[in-house]
Amino acid sequence: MRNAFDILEERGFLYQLTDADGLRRQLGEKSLTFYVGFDPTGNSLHIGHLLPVMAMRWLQKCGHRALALVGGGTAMVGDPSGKTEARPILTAAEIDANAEAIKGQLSRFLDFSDDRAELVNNADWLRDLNYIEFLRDVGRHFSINRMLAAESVKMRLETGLSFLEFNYMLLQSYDFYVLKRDRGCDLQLGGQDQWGNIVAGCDLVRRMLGAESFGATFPLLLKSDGQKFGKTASGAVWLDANRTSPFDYYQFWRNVDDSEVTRLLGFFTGLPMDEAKRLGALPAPAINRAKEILAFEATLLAHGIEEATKAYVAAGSEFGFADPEGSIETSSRITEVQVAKTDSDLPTVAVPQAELAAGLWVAKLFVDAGLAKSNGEVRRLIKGGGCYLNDDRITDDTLTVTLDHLQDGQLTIRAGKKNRRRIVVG
RNA sequence: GGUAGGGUACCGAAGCGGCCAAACGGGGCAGACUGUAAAUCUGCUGUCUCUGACUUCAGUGGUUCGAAUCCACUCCCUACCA
Repeated sequence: MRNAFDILEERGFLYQLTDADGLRRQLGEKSLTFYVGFDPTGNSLHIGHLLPVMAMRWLQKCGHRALALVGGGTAMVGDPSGKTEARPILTAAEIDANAEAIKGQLSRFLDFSDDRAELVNNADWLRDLNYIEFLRDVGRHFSINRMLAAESVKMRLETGLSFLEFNYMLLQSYDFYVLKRDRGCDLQLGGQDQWGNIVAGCDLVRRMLGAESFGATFPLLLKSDGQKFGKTASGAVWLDANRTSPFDYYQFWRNVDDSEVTRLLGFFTGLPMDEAKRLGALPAPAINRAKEILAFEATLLAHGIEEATKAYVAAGSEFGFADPEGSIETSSRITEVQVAKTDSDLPTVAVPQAELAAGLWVAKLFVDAGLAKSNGEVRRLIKGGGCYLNDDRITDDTLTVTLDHLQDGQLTIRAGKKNRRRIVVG
């Protein structure tokens, strides 16, 4: 088996490391336990969380043990890292529910069986913490001078930060200490904005346990133009199928920039890296096949082969397939999909027969189908020429849709090129 | 606790009694062009029963024919001082 370190490095997961050589050696010699923290303020992960998850996946595949830490205890303490504002305060019950939901999503990517991965909640050791003892045992190891020098703190110093937030570093370090002490966790991973906290954690482990430990960060994922990655019109791209449908999820990946394809294949699919490079380097129109593969593989991981297939076929029948002959070689299971004679499978919305019979205002139809947020938005879209009914552009915003518009018992409506819904009567 | 400066739409930021649903930039959406790409150009971007009506400029109350703009109090933020 290859060294997990080499895999992560080759795929671009590693940004900063406390001790590259040491970590590589350890990962090659034995099964390490590592942890990544997740913020349980929401009940679903989104694409922004996915990079760490994929890294965990590789590490686990190489025989290492994953700990997903949810910050149930720290959730009410703002993190000064990055520009984040103070977080909303949640009740213990909400946090537990969120943690459970997050675990469900993680289990699509990670194997939680046989203790190969574990979900831990830092509320278990933070809630009963005694302030005086904490100060005495932990606080004494932290130098204010050094903390003030940290980039993340400096930045916040300009706008101000509270003592509470300032303590975040101690709490996170303490997490690492507890995980090292109780579960033999040797490695903490996080986003590059976590670097300061991670290093502090390694320090604390050394000081309190006299033990060696490692830290690493992931690169911040940006689009090539410097924009945040993983946001679209409707906000974040979620892993929860109820918030972002598998079709939309697929479409998100299908529509990435040409220049990102290789990197994204490396991060978000399991394809061998040399294949990722080959696909990402395909010239002009063939690059679209690489994007199909990226979208298919990413959807496969998040929603399973069935949904991935459906999304791929639906998108392909709408927009065309990039490589119907399958002439571009790939190890992806996308080649198993029979493209030719499958029915399109667009997101479908049912409208009661009676409503259509009575005549349904287009604006309402679009809003009901989830293609627009308000009637006004539909009007605007129509004015701008972005609304279609059965592939005819709608020019009249007072149009009433009736049974007469049905074609083969259904309607297709479209907002822009890429947002389509099928309307069935029911 | 004192003094000063702030809180404006998704974000940043103008406006400082009527011409303000609110400049400008970013973001987003749509159209053209394309490869379901990028770049570029154009339009849109509070809600609605949409050539008009309604609700917004931290909150509450007031002054005024009329307030995002003036006054009072409250809440929150920032800086300096304690």
